[in-house]
Amino acid sequence: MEQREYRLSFFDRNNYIRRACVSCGTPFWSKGNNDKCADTPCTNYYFFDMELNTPKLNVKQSRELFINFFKRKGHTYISPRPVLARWREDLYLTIASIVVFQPHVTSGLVEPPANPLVISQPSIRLDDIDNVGVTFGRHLTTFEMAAHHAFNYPDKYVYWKDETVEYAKEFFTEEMKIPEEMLNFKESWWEGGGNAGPCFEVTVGGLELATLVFIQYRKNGDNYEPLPLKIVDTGYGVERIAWFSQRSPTAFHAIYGELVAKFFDKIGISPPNEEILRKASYYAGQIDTENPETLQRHFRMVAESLKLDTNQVRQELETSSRVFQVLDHTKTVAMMLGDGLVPSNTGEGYLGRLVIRRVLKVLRLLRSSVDLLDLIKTQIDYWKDDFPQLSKNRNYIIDAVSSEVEKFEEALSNVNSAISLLKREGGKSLIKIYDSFGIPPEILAEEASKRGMKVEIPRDFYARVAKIHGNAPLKSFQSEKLPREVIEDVRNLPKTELLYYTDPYLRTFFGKVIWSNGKYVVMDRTVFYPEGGGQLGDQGIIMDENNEYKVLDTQAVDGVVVHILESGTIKPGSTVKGTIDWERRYRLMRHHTTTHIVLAAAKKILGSHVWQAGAEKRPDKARLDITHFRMPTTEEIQSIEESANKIVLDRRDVTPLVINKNEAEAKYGFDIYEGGPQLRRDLRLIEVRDWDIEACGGTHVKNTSEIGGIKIVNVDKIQDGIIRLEYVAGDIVSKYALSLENRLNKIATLLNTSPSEVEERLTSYLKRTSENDRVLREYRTMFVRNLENTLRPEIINDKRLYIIPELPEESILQDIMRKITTNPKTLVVYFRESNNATRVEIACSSDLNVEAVIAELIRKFNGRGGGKGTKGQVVTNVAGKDKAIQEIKGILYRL
RNA sequence: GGGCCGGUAGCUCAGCCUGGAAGAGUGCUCGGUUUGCACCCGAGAGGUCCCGGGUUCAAAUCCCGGCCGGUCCA
Repeated sequence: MEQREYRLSFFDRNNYIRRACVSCGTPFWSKGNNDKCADTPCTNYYFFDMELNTPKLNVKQSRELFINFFKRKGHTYISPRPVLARWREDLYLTIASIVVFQPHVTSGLVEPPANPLVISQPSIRLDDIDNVGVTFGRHLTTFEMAAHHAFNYPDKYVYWKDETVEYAKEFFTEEMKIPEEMLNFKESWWEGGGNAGPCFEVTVGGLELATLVFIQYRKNGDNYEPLPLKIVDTGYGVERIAWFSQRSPTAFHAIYGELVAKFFDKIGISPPNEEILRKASYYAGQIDTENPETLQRHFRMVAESLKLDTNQVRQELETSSRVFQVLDHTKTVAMMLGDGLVPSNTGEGYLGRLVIRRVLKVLRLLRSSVDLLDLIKTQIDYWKDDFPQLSKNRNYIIDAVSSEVEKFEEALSNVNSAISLLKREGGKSLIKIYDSFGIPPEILAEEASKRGMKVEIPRDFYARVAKIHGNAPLKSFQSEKLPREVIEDVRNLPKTELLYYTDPYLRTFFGKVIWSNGKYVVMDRTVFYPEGGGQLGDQGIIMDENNEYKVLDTQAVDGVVVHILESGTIKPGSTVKGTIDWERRYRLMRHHTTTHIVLAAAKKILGSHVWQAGAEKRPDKARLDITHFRMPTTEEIQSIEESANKIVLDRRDVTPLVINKNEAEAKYGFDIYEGGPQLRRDLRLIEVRDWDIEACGGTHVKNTSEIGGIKIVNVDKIQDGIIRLEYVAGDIVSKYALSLENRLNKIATLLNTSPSEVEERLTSYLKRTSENDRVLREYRTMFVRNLENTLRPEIINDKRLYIIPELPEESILQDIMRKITTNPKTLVVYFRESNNATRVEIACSSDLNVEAVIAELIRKFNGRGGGKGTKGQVVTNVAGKDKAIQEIKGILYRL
């Protein structure tokens, strides 16, 4: 990119010089005499050797130092968001502070909650999960990104590159007491989410402490178009600041403090030699995790510099890095679950399961008997002041983890069959075993070696697995129900006046047709509610001067409501009267409000991790899919139903309110997005007084009492981690009861009794049936024995031929044939004749072979058939039973 | 969302590749052995081979569709 992007007056004013790193060639700005960019792998972590007056800071102090500094510089502090990016259509996890403002603020649609602002956003990135621990702190799955952001609009300038770099200089020199000569501003380029811009990486002593990004382009193919909104997007690594300030042996010591020793103790590993660790960290920048060679070289470098045995060093470092991995992953798990992630086999839930399984794997490889729950609890206690959601959801976190531990152990119970597969198919089946059983290759290799097998794990194993799966799509989008050309046409029409918001009880209206295309009609105003938020579109009728048209469905495109007629068309310009099917709509309204009530009830009974994963409101029934890690018990379902009905009986007001997005989030939190992310400046919220509030565009009753009553009619686990509740409300409850009553009556009639005596009658029927079964069994046995004793063979040339008479049921045929053919030199046949085809079943004793007989019959009678060993059959439409018997006798004679 | 694996006796599973009479272990019932228990020995009961369709003389087995469970991928 162009050099002028990076040539700041700040650098000129302060005598910074631009150099190219002698190692990697990257240009960087500094006041000192560095000839390298001071970043790994060009240098080691020489900050360990630096003489500094930096106060020792833990994570909390680092965060506060940063926030307070920027508050003093006129920035407003913003509370962090959950680590689950529920406001994003395209992301599961919050991977950076800028994610908080995408896409609503970055696109210019909504103003930022403050400008400029400062935040410390807990983030989770799983891309480098394999490297965690191995690099002694360079890679973490969970970290805090401290950031200050400024949003520069064409008509409102806040600050830009010079100020941003100056803030960095001031923070590092004055707050962290780092000599200015040590600072290096490395020129770089950032791209993400369709945006791009130049950036500076601030490196000190080998460690990158911050990245200062200036988002100024929209990336369009290979073109970079300037953005009207220019954003200062910084990211300071809170954990790195803490590490830098403490110069502790590894980043984990700085982050987790006393937990490091505790974890080594609980896991049952003796703590490593600090000197070795410190050296390991010092050289860790040289580890290229893509290249295992560098890892071995790293062990050698550490060993040589301390004059120790390489194998001993390797052993110690490998074990330690696994413990660090456990430290990191257990925090990540707590953070994810604390914000409501429900582990499952798809979507965001899988990301949680992935991390949990990684820890369990590592603990197993460490041969530790520690309880994962114990480690998680320790993390919760350690972080509870920084992240109150951890203690608030402590019980859920523990329940969900223990359920995951069970599932993993269940998966591991398949090792035996996995190993037999391994024996059959060899090492190449490792991927298949991981893919289909979930048994990690490391564990399988260990189990195999216990049984004396040696298994080689390819070093790029997980990369290969990822490769064969390709890229999975992110969150999915809904498909449209209108033809494409209608959508295109209608998109630019003026937005329809939505009368159902003015008054949801309005049933008729007069409007003017402004557009139509066959059965698709748009008016200037309407009371017809278009499908949205899981609520079906309205039906009804539209009348012009001469005709009446039935409306089958209503859809919307960008605020333009499209009515879909059964047939006919209405000319633009006509004035029409529209009437909705009120009974249907009122049922939809009751079911919609019910859905909000049931969701809140489920959250209260099952836990705040419960999140809406989908919903559909139809006139006859409604359903709600919620995230939960196990099938709710009957008692839990009853409690949900009971508390939902209490809200109905309590006559609570249901009120819509339109409110600015930032204000809504600040006031009500992110639970308002249960129904999905909302990309608009002002949100419409529906509040059920003192019970539930969420963003919703649906039509609702004014008071819960209108619902009348709620009955949950079905509960289903539709996939791992997702429970579907189906329920009915209002008059449908009575219809539901009626249909149950009808079914009961029908059953009673079938049982020839009254509904009140169905149970007794059924019990006696079942008893009688099992008695009949027993008797029938005995008669069968008697029949078979009897037949066996009375049936006489025809002796043909020292062989015996039995012809079984027609049987009342063929299930005993096998039994009879089996018994008779236990005698030597025996052939048994059974005939079945049907529409001019004769079918003969043939069995023989093991000293004969049935195949020759069958072959001859086929040849003689142009039949079809076959058999093997002592059993077979032939079908022919040439000969009947008698001719066939003659032929068989002949064959036996010749045999 | 997609890929892969699985569904057979109450339970754990074999059989499926290569179509030809539904199997083992365990549990259950009865009997024997034993002072009794465990063990051991013998006998017996127990099956919608997940469902539907197709191919075939013949399907647990092959093909197609579906349901359910598991698992992996971002």
